[in-house]
Amino acid sequence: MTNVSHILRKTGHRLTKQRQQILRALTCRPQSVEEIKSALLSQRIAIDTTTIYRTLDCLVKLGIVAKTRFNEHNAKYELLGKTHHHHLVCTTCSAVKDIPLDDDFLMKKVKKLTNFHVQSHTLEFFGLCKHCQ
Amino acid sequence: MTNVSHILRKTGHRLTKQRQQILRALTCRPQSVEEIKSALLSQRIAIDTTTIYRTLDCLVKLGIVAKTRFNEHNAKYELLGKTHHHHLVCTTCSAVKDIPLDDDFLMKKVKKLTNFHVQSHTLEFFGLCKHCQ
DNA sequence: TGACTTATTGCAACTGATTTGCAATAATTC
DNA sequence: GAATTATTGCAAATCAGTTGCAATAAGTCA
Ligand SMILES: [Mn+2]
Ligand SMILES: [Mn+2]
Ligand SMILES: [Zn+2]
Ligand SMILES: [Zn+2]
Repeated sequence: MTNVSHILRKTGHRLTKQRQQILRALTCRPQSVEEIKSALLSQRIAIDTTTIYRTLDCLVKLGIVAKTRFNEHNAKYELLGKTHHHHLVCTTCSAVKDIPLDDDFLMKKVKKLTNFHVQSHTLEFFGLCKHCQ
Repeated sequence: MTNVSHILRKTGHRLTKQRQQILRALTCRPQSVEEIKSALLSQRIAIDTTTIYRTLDCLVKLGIVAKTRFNEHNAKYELLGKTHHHHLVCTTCSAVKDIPLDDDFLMKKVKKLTNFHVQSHTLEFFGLCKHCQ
């Protein structure tokens, strides 16, 4: 957190009340803008949707947050935690579960097979969660 | 192609002129609805956007087409070819390249680690293509 | 072939997600 | 505290995708 505020300052951004609160609302689980907004509202913190979008865009650019689209119409955002991980997305109830997977294997293979310079990747599994199957 | 028309008929769908042409426009490379529409237009085939959406939805449900979202605002659709593969997406020029990768390894690991019933997955690599690095 | 049934099309209107413009506000700098 | 300027909130705009509906055409069957 203090780390994040440092990054913000260093890049000429300001650590506003809103940004602090949005950062606090972020989790390692992907959330939509509306989910973040109502999570904040339930704590009586009202922040405009536009501000949430702009803050998230900013955090994505700084590499603090990841933006992902599971095959839904809206994007989801999650705090980039320490450990790299992937997701299990339930096609029935939309629940998302983190799953750590060692994918060095694949990354090396891509590097060997192509001349593409990989910067990041996403790996999502779609199916039925324990509850829905 | 004849195979596809068979699937359509068998499921109570009709093989319209529009569907045939949309199917012809589909490639193994993911394309947006607008891209499909202008590809058709360049052959003087004018099909309404709504029709393209509805046709693609239908083909996705029948397992003939895959819908994917790279971190863009719009979805992309590609014909499900014979071989399972993944994508290299250039973050500069947006070019998409297919890459075949054996991921049985990962699938088995997920099955072993969780009680999630995996139906499908997407694996996308983002970075710089040969031309853009 | 020709009538019949009903899936599909095209167009217009609509919804939901995200973006943009701008004046008011507040975080940093000095 | 005053000055500078990034950020906010609100309204309006844009963009992707969906829905309703009357007109059309694909498939069926006599
Ligand atoms: Mn996660
Ligand atoms: Mn492909
Ligand atoms: Zn579920
Ligand atoms: Zn490129």
